[in-house]
Order: sequence, then structure tokens, then C-alpha cells
Amino acid sequence: MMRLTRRQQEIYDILRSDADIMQRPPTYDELCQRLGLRSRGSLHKHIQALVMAGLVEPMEGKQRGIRLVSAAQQEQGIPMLGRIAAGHPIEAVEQTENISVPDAMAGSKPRYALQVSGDSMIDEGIFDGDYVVIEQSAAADNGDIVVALIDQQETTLKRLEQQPGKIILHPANATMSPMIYKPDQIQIQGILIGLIRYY
Amino acid sequence: MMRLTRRQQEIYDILRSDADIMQRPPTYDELCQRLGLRSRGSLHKHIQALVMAGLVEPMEGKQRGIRLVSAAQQEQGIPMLGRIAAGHPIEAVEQTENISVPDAMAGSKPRYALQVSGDSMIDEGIFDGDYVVIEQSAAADNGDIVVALIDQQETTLKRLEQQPGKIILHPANATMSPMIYKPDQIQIQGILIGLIRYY
DNA sequence: TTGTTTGTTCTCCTGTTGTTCTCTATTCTA
DNA sequence: TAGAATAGAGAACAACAGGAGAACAAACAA
Repeated sequence: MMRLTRRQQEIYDILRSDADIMQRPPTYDELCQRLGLRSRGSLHKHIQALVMAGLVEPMEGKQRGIRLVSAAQQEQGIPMLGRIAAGHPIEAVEQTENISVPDAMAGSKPRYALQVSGDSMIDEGIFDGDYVVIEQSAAADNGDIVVALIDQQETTLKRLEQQPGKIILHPANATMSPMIYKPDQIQIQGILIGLIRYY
Repeated sequence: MMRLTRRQQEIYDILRSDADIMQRPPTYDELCQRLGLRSRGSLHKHIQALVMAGLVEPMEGKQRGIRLVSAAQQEQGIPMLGRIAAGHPIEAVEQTENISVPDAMAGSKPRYALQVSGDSMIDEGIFDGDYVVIEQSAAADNGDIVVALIDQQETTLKRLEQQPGKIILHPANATMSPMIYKPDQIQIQGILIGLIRYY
């Protein structure tokens, strides 16, 4: 979880411990008074930091909108967006749920998980049912395994080879052939950085 | 690992033992006061040494950034015992460190992680360098992938087949053959329940 | 509706804090 | 004994945390 500064921690403790506040969220001015602040703008920065840290719900302009995020739904892990299969768009799961990953896979840049469907990368040790952790990125190096959107339609997980004037997507399966596209047909959506499998 | 000097050890002990510090990392000035130092610059050198030694997280300029590495890891994760290779005993790591795993892999029963060495399970998608999560168990079902101790000497990761009077360990590599043992030659040490790979 | 409250955004300012230097003293070692 | 390692002091700097206040728009109340 993100590190809180002294003031952020202080505010969070007040929000969490004060019974009145739990019943009826305070306005910024009320909180300011309690904290000895004279500027709402200053408080707003702190509240925003708590929202970023996932401890307070975003309040979208509502008045008295400071609401704590319940412990159960506090963000941990990375979002699991759906299944990815060669030849089909990402099958989004109806309700985006988070899955837990090793700390080292939860970096600072936006990342998400997909469940692999199909055997097109089996020679790389990526099996049907495995979870892959993807770092969002529009660019990748040759040799990276990427999530690629083809013709704005299909999404697939393949090894990338960029050449002048063409892009080649290499499956890792002896029964499949590389696919060649024009650069404007392919959009890179992310780079494979981790894999998780349950037995 | 690097050896700590007297002062470094002293600072590390304070960081590790003080409950207040565990809750809220101190500023340099606070630590200086506690140590009887008058110069932040002096303390900074020691903290840097601890960062180099891997005992303290790098803090990238953030205030109150002194965080123990082990503190975060001690609470969660499972012990990483060493490398496992077909044909050799587990190569124990000098200092048992914990690695973070998805919550679902950290069950209630004792579990540990090993890093895979070699290609003997490559056809099962278990590659050299992968981490496998093992649940300690002396028994397993046919078809399970297990950590097996052979003749009290070698440890290996293989798929298990138990038959009356013999135990067969199946590698998953077209270039290797199954190995057949008498039941008293084999001790099952754990069952594979998860796999983690970093790219 | 109208006026007030309230959340949001912005710029500017201040003191704190981590970092990087150089310089000095002490201890240990070849 | 000379040199290296360890330890500290202090200055100077840049990044950071925290705050003030103005201006604005959305939300709310009368």
C-alpha cells in the first residue's frame, strides 16, 4: 500500500475513529476547523492522497462525500480483466475483480491480469488456464511477448517482431505459423511481465 | 551478504526492534537524536549502507522513507528454500528469505517456494528459473507433480505414478525417460500447487 | 429562481527533510 | 608507521510536505 505522510495518517485516523463522522461525513470546512486548517484547498490535497491510496472513496463533487473504503474492498492485487485467446477479443468478465499477485508483479505502472485461453503459446510454457500479468504499454521491444489488438477486433498474446513496414506475431506452438501484419493493423496493449499458474 | 559495521548493526537493531518505528518510519533528524548524532549526513551514509545490504528499502527522496525490507516480507509470503534440480539435492540458499506469492497460494498448511533449475519438466510448462510453490506433504496422488527425495540424496521435481511395488517418476521432457524406483527409495516431500514466472 | 454553501483547481509560499559535498578524527590493519 | 576503513560534523542544495488564499462551478437550501 502507498505510504501515507504524517498529515494524511492523522486525517485518516480521525475519519476512521470518530463515531460522529462515521454517521454523518463532515464537510471540508468542518474537517479544516478540527485540524486547525484555514484553507480547504490544503485539506483537499490530503483527501485526494487518501483517495489515491484507496482508503477513501472518490466523492465526485458530492457534498459531505468523504466516505471510507471498507477494508474488504480495499484495492489490493491487480484487476483481472478477462480471458485472452488467440482470435477473439478479450472476453471481459462481467465484474472486474482483483486478483492477488506477488508484490514484485505489482509495480507502480498500471498492470492487469488476463487468463489465457488456448494453446497458442504452449511452447513458451504458457498454458491454457494460466494467468498472465500484463503491463500496460503502447510500445514494446522485439522479442517481448505482448497483448496485441489486431484490426481493432481480435486480441491475442504473441511474441512480437517489428520490422520496417511489417509486424510479425509469433505463436509458440509448433502447429501454428507466424502472422504478418501491416503496422497500422496492430496496436500493442501491453507487455507480459509475469505468469501465475495454479495446480 | 555484506557484513555490517558496528554502527550499521546498531542502527539496524533499532529499526528492527522499535515498535514505534515499525508503525511510523522516523525522519533522519529523529533517528539522529536517538543515536546522539548531530549530522544527518553521517546517518545518511549508514542508511545507504543498509540499503546496499538489502536490509532497508530504498526511499527515493520520500520523507519518512526509512522502511525495513524484511518487515514487509516477514508478515507475508512463504520461505524460499533454494533451487531444485533434477539429480541434485536442494541447493539451500544461505539466508532463507521470504518471497511474496498470491494470497491463494499462501494456504494454511506449510508451504515453501523453490526455484527450478533445469529443463526436466519443460513439457509441463515448468521452465528453468521459474518459482514453484510446494505444499509440504508426505503423500500424494498419482498424477501429482511432487518434490521427491531419492535414496535420501537427490531431490527432484517430477510427476508421480505409484504402482504396487514400484514408484515411477515421470519427467516432462521428450529427451528424458521415466525413472522407476522401489517404494522405500522414494520419499515425497511436497506437492506442486503453484507456479510463478517473471519475464 | 436566487443566494449560499461546498468541493475543486490553481498559484504561491514556507519550513522540513533527504541528499551530496568536503573536511576531520579515530580505529584498525598490512 | 602509512594507509584504509569507519565515523562524524557541517554546509549547501533540491525535493517534498504542508499550508494560504483566490477563483470557479456544482450542489444545495430557501
